[in-house]
Amino acid sequence: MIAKVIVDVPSRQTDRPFDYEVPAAFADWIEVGSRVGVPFGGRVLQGFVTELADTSDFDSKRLKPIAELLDHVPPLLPDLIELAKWMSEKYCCSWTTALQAMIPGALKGKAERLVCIQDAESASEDLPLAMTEWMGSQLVKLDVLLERFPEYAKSVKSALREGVLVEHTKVRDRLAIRKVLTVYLPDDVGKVRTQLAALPARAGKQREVLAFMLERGEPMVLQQLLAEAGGSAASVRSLAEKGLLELREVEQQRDPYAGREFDRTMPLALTEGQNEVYDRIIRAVDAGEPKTMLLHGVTGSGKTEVYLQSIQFCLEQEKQAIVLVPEISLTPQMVERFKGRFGDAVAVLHSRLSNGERYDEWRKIRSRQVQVAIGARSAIFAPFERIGLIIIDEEHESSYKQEESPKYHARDVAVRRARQHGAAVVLGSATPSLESFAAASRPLTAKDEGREPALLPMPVRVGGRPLPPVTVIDMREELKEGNRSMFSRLLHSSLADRLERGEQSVLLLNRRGYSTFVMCRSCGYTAACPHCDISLTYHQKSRALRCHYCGHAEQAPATCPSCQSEHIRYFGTGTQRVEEELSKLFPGIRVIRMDVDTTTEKNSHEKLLKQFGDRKADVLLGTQMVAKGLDFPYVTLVGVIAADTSLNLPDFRAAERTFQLLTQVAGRAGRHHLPGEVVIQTYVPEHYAVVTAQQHDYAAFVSEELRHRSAMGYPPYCRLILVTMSHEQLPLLSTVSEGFASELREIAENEGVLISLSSGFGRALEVLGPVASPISRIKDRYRFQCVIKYRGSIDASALVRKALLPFTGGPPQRLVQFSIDVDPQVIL
DNA sequence: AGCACGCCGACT
DNA sequence: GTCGGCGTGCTC
Repeated sequence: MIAKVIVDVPSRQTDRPFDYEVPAAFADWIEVGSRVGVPFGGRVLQGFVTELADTSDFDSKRLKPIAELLDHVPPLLPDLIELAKWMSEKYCCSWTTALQAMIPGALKGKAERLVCIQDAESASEDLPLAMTEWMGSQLVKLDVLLERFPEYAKSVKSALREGVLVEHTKVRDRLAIRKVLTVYLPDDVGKVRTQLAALPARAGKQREVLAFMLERGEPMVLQQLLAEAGGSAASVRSLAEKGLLELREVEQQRDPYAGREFDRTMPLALTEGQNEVYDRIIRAVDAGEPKTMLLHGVTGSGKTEVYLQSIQFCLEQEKQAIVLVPEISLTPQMVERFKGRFGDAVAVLHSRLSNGERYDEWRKIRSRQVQVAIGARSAIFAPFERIGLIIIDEEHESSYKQEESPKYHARDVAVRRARQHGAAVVLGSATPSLESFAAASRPLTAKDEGREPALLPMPVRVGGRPLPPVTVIDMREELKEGNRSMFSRLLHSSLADRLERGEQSVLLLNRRGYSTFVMCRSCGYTAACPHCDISLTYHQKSRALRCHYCGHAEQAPATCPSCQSEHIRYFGTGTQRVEEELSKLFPGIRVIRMDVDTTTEKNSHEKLLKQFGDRKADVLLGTQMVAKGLDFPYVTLVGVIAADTSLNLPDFRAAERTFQLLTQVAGRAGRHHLPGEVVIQTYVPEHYAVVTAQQHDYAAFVSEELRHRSAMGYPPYCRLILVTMSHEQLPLLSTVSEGFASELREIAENEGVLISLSSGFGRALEVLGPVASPISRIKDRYRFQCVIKYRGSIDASALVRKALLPFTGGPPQRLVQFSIDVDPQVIL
C-alpha cells in the first residue's frame, strides 16, 4: 500500500503529496487524515496522509517507508483534507499551511534529533570517557548532549560522520499531557482497616486521611483529598510508605469549566417572529442539503434562543453543530447559555485556553463525546463527522478573517464545509456585512428556482421593548459654547443621573485614531520607528516607545530630540485619559477599564465583566470589546465618546464599521425592564453612518452605502485580492512588482477577462498598481502593493498563482516576498 | 524549510 | 594541498 503524504514544509516546491510505502504494521491503522512521521531529505518530518493508493507514479523501488504513525485516531478526516486543498487554492497558501490551521497547537509536532552509540569500541577511542559513560546505550537528545559537552561539538560531529554515533529523528508533539498525583487504596482493604487501628495516636492526621479514603472507597486526586479531609501531603506520603495508600500519576483531561455548575435552562417559548425563522432553519437542517441563510435580527431580538433551539433540533437528528462567535464576544455569558442548555455536550474553544486545555476540548469533539462546538474562527474546523448546522453569530465581524496565512474567512470556509456535509449555515447579525446582505437579497436566478430566499428577518425585539432613543451630540457646537471637556453636557448630566439612581453606564472609546503617540508641541516632531514607516507607540507602564510592527523599543526622551524643547507630550492610552477625566468630574466614581492593558492576563476579561455584572462598578469603559454581546440588566446609558475616529480612516469599509459599532453598542442599553438611552458624540453628525445608526435604520444605511460602493467600484460590486510585495532594496522591489503586475495583466488578457470594471456587466478584472503600501516600510523592508478587482465567475486566485510562478525561483538574497490576501478586510 | 553537493579563497 | 564560504537544487 502507498500513502500520499503532505509534508510539513511550507514552500512552493514541496507543496504536493509525496509517496511512501505503508509498513505492514501500520496498514490497518493508517487512514486519510492520519498524522505520520516520514523521512524527508535526511530527517523525519510530520505529515498528513491525503490519499491511500495501490500504486505509485514514483519509482516504487525508491519509495521510503513511513517511519511513525503519530496517533491511533487520525486527527483529521477526509473532508478536512479536501477542505484544506480548497483553501490552499482559494487563499494562495500551501496545503500544509491550511492543514496546520485545522489542528490544535499541541499536535504541531516538531522533529527531534536523537543520537546513540553505534560502535562502542571506536567511541571509547574518539570520545571522552565522561560522555560515553553518560550516554550508555541510550538514545540521547542531540541538543542536550551538545549542551552538556559543548567543547566536544567537533568530535560529536565527526563521530556522526564516521558512524561511531548514529542519529535518529522522531516527531515529538508539543504536548504536555497533564498528570496529577492521585491517591489509591491498596487492593487489600481489609488489611488497611486493621492497620488503621494500629496507627499511633499522635499520627492523628494520618488516621483522618485514611479513614476518609476508606469511607470514600474510590481513588481521589491528592490536592482534592487534602482540601476535603485536611492533612498535608507529608501525611499521605508517609501512609504511602507504609503501604496503606498508593500514589500514582494519572493522566488528566483538563476541563476549563470543571467544577462549575451551569444552571440548566429550558427552551423558552418563541415569539411569532422567532418561530418563523426557527421553522425555516430546521427545515433546512432536516433537508440535509447545503443552504446558507442570513438571519438579520435587531439587537435584542432573541437570536441566541433561536440558535439554541435550532441546535437542539439538529442534535435530535443525530447531527452535530458548530457555533462561531467573535473572540471578543465569547464571554462567560455566552458560554453559560450554551452550557446551560446542552451541558456536557458542548466543547468550548477560545484563544484564552492553554495549549493543553484547547487540545482536551478538541479531543472531546474528535472522540464524539460532544455534539456542539462553540468557538472563535478556527472552530470551523471542529472534526465532527456529520455536521447538520453551522451558526456564525455577528457574521459581519472582521475577526472571522485570519490575518496570517492561511488568510481565510471563516464565513466562506463554513459555506464550503457545509456543502461537504449537506449542512445549513446561519449567518446572524443585527448589522450584516454588505457582502452577505447583497448575496442574500440577490434576485433568484433560474438555478435557485423553487428555493426559498435566504434572508430571514427578525425586526422586532423580544417583549416588544423599543430600541433605545439615540441622541447625537455635535461636539463642534459644544466647543463653540465653551465646553472643552471630552464629555458633552448631555453625557455629563446623564452620567450624573445614573450615579444618583444607582444604574450603570457603558462608555465606548472608539480607539482607532485615539492611540498613543508622542508629539513635540514646539516643532511638531513625532517619534517614528527607524525600521518601519510608522510612528512609535507610547507605553505608560514601561515609559518606553515601541513599534507595533517590528518590536523596536527605545527610552522615551525627556526633551524633543529634534529641537530640544521640553514641550514634548506623551499621550497615554485613550481609555486612561477618559478614566482620569471621569474621576476628576465624579469623585468616587467606580470605573472598570477594559482595554488591551487590563485584559492581557488570563481570565481578566471574565473577571472584569463579572465585577461589572455584580454591580461593583458604575461605569464600564472600554474599546470595541465593550460593544459586543454584553447583556447587563442595569445598564441604562451607553455613551460613545467619539464616533468619528473610525470614520476618518481612508478604508472603503470605514462607514460600514462605524455604523456597525454604533448600532451594536446602542443595543447594549435597556435590554431588560429599565429603559435605556444612548448618547453619541461626534464631529460629523450629518454623516449618513451616524444618522442612520441614530435612527436604527439598517436599510437606509445599506442603500446609501451601496451607492458609494457602486460608484467607487468596491465590494459587493466586485471582489478584491491584495498582493503585497516586500524587499530591502527599493529599486529591485520596484522592478519585480512591475514585472508581476504586467505578468498578471498578460495572463488575464489571454483569458479574455482584462476588462475595465466600469464597462457594464459580465466578467471583468483589473490590476491596480503597483504603488507603495500605506505602511511603506516594515522591518527595513520596503513594501509595494497591487490591488486586483474582479467580478463575475473568474478564478482570480488561480490567475494570481500562475502570475507568481516566474518570481518564485532565483537567487535567495534577491527574493522578493509576496503576500497574497484574498478578500482583504482592509486595503486603506 | 533544511541539507547536501559543488566550485573558489585563506590557512596548516 | 585542505577547510570552509554559501550558491543551487532536491526531498517520495
